Amino acid sequence: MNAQIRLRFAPSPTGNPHIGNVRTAIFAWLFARKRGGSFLIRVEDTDQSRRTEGAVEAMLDSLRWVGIDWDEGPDVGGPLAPYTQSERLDLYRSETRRLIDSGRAYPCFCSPERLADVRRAQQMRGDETIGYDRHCLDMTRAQQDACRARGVQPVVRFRMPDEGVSVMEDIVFGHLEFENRLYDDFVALKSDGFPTYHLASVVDDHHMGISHVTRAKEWMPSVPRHVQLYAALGWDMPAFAHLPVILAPDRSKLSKRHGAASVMDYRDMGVLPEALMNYLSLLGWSLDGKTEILTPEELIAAFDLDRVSRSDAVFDFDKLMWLNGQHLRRSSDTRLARAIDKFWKDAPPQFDVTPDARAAARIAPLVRNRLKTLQDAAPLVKFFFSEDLHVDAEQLVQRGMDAERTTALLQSAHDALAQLDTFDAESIESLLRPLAADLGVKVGQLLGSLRVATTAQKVSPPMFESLEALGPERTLESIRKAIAKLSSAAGSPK
RNA sequence: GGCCCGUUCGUCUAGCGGCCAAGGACACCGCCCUCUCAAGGCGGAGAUCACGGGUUCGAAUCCCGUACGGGCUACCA
Repeated sequence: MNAQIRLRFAPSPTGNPHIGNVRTAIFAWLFARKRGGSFLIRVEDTDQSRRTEGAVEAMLDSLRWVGIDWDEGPDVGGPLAPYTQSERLDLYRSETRRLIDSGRAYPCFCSPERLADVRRAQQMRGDETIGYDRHCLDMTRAQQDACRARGVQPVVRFRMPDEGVSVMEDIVFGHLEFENRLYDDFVALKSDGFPTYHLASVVDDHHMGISHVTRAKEWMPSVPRHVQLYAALGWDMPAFAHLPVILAPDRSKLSKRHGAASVMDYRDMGVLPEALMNYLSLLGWSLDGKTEILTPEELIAAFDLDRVSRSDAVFDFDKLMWLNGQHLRRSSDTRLARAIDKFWKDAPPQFDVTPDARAAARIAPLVRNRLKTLQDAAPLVKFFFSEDLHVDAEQLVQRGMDAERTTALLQSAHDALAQLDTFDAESIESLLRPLAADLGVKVGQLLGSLRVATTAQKVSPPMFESLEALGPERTLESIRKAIAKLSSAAGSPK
């Protein structure tokens, strides 16, 4: 393992695991794995008011499902535990102390109201910069103590330089440069003793030995804050890669109202985890503009942060569906059977007979080319799990046929099929094709009637294979029932 | 308002000064294959590379400006 390479995914547990979050995690994970480094998860729960029950577990479940694993994290621990920021408050406090002692940070007792007033006044005046006015910067020790005595809990602000520029060479965006004077003294430690994102992420990334920071590009404007924080703390900066965002088709931020936005929605839809990972990896990254279908292993081998795109990408549901179909088709029979079995166990389809693993294995080869998602399997093979088919007599009669000829046709097929020694697709085919010719009907007419007779569906997997799956007994019985249905229908007025 | 980022077919993208009168993929259309539905194969339509100036023998590719879109400007991340 390459000890130098360490990446982290740092979700804040504020809601359901969003597709965009997971894409960010995938990029970090792919890069860490590609370079033989470590990947860890750190929970950024520094906003008490936004904590959501169960959000961490949901996040971890989503990551696990999509195929991501981690070497260190809140659930598995690790040498640098804890991996949850709310449990690392002492660390942030002591680093803040260092900042204050070196004159790079100071307590601020301003009330939210005063802050709002200052901002409002700046806006009215049309000031170039809007931000904190350093009201508390030069407070004496005595003044500070007086405030504390009044019960005012201060925040700690980081002192930004008045001049100079903060520079970063971003892996995906290249040279980034910001004027320090445009930035105000931001809050590093909140009055409740929790750090802000800026302080916490810098402190943790350093103490956790993070070599490459990957994060959404909306953090780019905060770069100078982080650059200055690293400098003030006397630390080297990790490499940074800001990532473009995933958008909804209307180019707004992706959310529930655009349909499935959480990873689990796709699982429930019957999307394969490797297909989701593949699709998400292609949003903002490409190998060569030609290769699109990649397994997780291939993604790891091919991925690199320097090929990440700079512009945002619109989520294309249709393409995900297509890609899922590709992965489904490339799965081995056993893999596909297991996926279908699992999917049906989690969400049992409306069948007479409860499908088991054997049955799933039986039908998997029949449906593989007909699936976009695992959901698509059930309607195609409903007949296989039915005890009583509801055959529509009218549908039995194919184009250019009538009830009488159809009856004869089915009877011939039945009798011929009954004579078969080996009831497999190949034998059935070499029996039925000549039979159609002998009977003077098209193969399509014969198979069409047989299809309705044995599946009660107008659309089904290929007949020969379907009959083999059904077996001789069920096949012959269905045909007999269909013939009976046909004669009774003929006897009754329409 | 200020700062920052982005802009190649409807969408995802290739392209990193000449190989591009722009390639691949999804979606769309047509044909072929075919027992239905698919899958697959072949082909088509679809981008004056946001716009305007430069630089250069030569620009989608470099520079400047404009427009449009987005982000940040919180004791949220």
